[in-house]
Amino acid sequence: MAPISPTPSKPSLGRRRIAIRRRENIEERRVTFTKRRTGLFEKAAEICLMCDAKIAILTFSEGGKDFCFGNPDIDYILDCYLMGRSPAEICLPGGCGCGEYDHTLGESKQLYQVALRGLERDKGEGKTTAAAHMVAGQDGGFWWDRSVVDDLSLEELSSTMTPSRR
Amino acid sequence: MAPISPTPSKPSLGRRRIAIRRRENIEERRVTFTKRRTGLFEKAAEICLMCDAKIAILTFSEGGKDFCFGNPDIDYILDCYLMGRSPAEICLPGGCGCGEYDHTLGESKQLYQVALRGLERDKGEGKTTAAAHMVAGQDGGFWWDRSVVDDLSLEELSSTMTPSRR
DNA sequence: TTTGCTATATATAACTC
DNA sequence: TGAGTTATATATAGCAA
Repeated sequence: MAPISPTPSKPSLGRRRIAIRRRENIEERRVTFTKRRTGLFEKAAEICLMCDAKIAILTFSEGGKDFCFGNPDIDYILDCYLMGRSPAEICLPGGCGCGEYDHTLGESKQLYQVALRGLERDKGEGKTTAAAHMVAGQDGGFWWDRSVVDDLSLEELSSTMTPSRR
Repeated sequence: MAPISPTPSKPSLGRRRIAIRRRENIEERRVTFTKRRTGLFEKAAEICLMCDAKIAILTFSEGGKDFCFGNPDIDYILDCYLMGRSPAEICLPGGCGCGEYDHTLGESKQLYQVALRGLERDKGEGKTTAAAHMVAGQDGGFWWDRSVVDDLSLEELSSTMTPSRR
């Protein structure tokens, strides 16, 4: 019913179909990343709410900046994954459910780094326990074998976006 | 143009608006979770492709089953997050970029569990290094302080869906 | 940078097989 | 059970401020 556009060179306003492939223009890449990442987090939040699900999302932009999402808590989800346990299994004695999760115990990132320190120390002392062997025995070289991890602050490293943002 | 439906009791076929809140019917919860999780992973894959981004998604269903997504590799992304490094920083000497990532070194889950074993062993020997203290000193009780982790198989624990599925 | 605006492409709720 | 179908709700590409 609308009159035919007199300027067909402009495909009309509004969303246009694009191919799902790498956007060569860096400016477009950045804008698309920002917009779609927002949409992704919002969708994840909806799934958590509607379906009693637990979701963590870690994204790294092209430039290496990280944007993360976690419900109920990103480190809680990571612990579940890293320990190979379901959320129902990970609860403090006497407590149960995600609401009871003690963050002071489960900061997976902190724990991870601390644990690595222990491994490195063992290596330095020439220990060869079965546990240490599994990793240290690969070839003797660790790309993470630096002493930087000590000084890292959790706050600096993670940005957790809660779905209540919506 | 279409004739008015003679049975207005049925709101018509097709998608209907629903409120974004917990779906009380368990069957609906499960179906919604499956469908929207699929959509979430597909969107993530598109973002990775279009924007040179790196994304990991960990989901746990209501029943505690995990469904995960990772591009280029879930453990690679987790390593980046857990170590507090950007993807550009994590590369083997001489190599660079996600294509060069050596999975035998970076299996974060395996490493995590191994490292935890080392911590527990230190605890048993009564060591009090600075590293061990940060975790063990909290209150003396570890909810993960069990000896189950040794026997876990990586294959059993993770299901990684690659975006090439599309 | 972020934010808002269309108009349209796409995701998906309820249904069927 | 999962894999389509349909019609509509929602996300978002390109533009502008």
